[in-house]
This record gives sequence, C-alpha cells and structure tokens, in this order.
Amino acid sequence: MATKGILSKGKQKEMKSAGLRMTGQRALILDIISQRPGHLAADEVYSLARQRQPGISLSTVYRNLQALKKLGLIKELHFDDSHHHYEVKPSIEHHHLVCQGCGKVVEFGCELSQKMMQEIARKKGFKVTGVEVHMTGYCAECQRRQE
Amino acid sequence: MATKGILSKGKQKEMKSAGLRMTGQRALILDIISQRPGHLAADEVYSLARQRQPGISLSTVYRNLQALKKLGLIKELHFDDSHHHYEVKPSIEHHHLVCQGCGKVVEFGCELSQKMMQEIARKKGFKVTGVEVHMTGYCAECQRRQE
DNA sequence: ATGGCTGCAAAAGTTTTGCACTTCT
DNA sequence: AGAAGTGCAAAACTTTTGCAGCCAT
Repeated sequence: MATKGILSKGKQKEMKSAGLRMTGQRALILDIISQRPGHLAADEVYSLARQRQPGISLSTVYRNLQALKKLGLIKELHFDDSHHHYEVKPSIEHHHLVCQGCGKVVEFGCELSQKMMQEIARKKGFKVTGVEVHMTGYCAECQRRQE
Repeated sequence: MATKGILSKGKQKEMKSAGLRMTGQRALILDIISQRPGHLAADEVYSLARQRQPGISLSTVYRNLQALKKLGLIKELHFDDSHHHYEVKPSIEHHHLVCQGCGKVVEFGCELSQKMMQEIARKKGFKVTGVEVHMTGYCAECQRRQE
C-alpha cells in the first residue's frame, strides 16, 4: 500500500488513537486532494479516484471525506453551489474569492481575519475554532468583458 | 393583495424593470423572511407559508427564493448543513458564528470585514460585490458542559 | 479475532424542471 | 395577446445508510 509519505508520523498516531485505519482507498483520496491545488467536489474526487482504482465506490469517497474532515486533515468548503468542496487543511489560513462571471476561484491570505477571530471570540464568549471568509465579485477580465 | 409596505417604491420599480411581478405568493415569502430574525431554510419558509396560504407549493417557494435572491432582496447563506438558508439582505453587513455543540447561530457585525474587502479588491483586481464571514466554535454554555 | 472498511444497492433529502393552466399588464 | 407565475408530479442530484463480506491491526 502506498501510504508512506502521505501522513506524518504524528498524524498516523492521531488516526490510530481515533480507531481509524489507513486503507488504500483512504490514502488514495487523501493523496488526490493533496495533489490538487484548490478544491474539489465529491464527484470530482470520485472520478479522479476511479482513474487510479476503478473499483472504488462513491460511498467510500463520501465516507472517507467525512472521516478525513473529522480528523481535521481536510476542510469542507461551502460555496454557492449545492454541493460541498474539499481541500487539504492548509498550515496558513486562506480564504476564497469567487468570480460571478466565470466561476474562477482565487485564494487569498489575510492577517485581518485572525484579528477578527480574536475580537469576536472575546465579544461573544465563544471558543472559535475556524474562520472562513468568502467573497464574491468580478475578476479583471470579466469586468472588461462587461464594458 | 397585501404587498404594500413590504417593498419600497424603488424596489418595486426595480422588479418591474427586471420583468418581474409582485404576486401574492412572492409577497408572502418575502414577508415571512423579513419578519423572522435570523435565517430560514427553504422548507421552513415553505411550512410557514402554508400556515398562511395552504395551497402554496414547494416549487413556488424555491422559484421565488431564486427570484428574490437574483433581485438582491434576500441573501443565501451556506452553513455546514446540506441545505441553504435565507435571510433578508441587511442594510449593514453582518456575519455568522455557528456553535458546533448546539447548532446555535449568532450574528455579529464587524468593520474589519469592510477593510478586508477593500484590501483584497485592490490586491486581486476584483470588483468585490459581497463578503461572507463564517466562524465555527463553541459557545459559552457548550464550553462549560464539556469540562 | 475483532472492529473498522468496502462495494453494492437502495433510500433519503434537497432542489429543479416540464406541463397545462391561471393571472397580471 | 403575451409574458410571467403557479401547482402538481416527476426527475435530477447530492449525500446517507443497511448489509454481507473483507481487511488492517
């Protein structure tokens, strides 16, 4: 099984203590999401996975996306679509800017979001575990096209 | 038809020029969303609508949610659920903080988000039309319960 | 060996669509 | 008349679940 290199030793222990196993399918899914820049929808993960392991089932993809999410290895995003998107959890928080003209998604980092997080946590008495900033607009090309 | 008071004169004109009509069902749906603080899922709008107009159909609710969204009168939110939520478009931008323990949703205002919007617009060459900040965490009560 | 994992098929849940009919302008 | 809206039923889509057998630890 080609699981080596995908998970750090620490993460492997974490999985074990959660009673989870690293199977071929799980490693494959994690690998697919890791290698793609950006974010994939469940069915995109599925079709990419089938290219490498034709027998894999869609339920397995969904179950593993849930498992990896719960483990904190991947992040689930909610765009305007009706379905979810997934990406590896980045070490540095980043956010998304979606073009309403062409659907392009641009990632951006922002220190302000950390400040915002602390401010709200204090004000509302919450222990904040995550921030997701989602902007919509029109990219440079789409603006030009509209004129 | 009890449409008066729900839409400003300006908004009525806006609808007209978009080729839209203000029907009883549309006014009802807009009224329901306006009166509720917070955010409703489509099926909640549906069941509230049926209390006042038993014959209304679910498709009408969905079609009108789309229409009102396109018009910019309501806003579609994407939480972790599999379905969408709707709220009236507020005059002052506000965001959402969801408790992972009990599901409670707290709204908050934040000037930083405006600053962030301008910064990103400049950096990325986008014309930004909207920002949505979504935080997750644990509320004060759920934190206490966990200890 | 035992408890998690998989594939398959079926189910569940949300949202969309086709169609004939009605309603507004 | 012509365009938009509605209700109903059916369809489309994404996601979840039950189950029997399989596999990692």
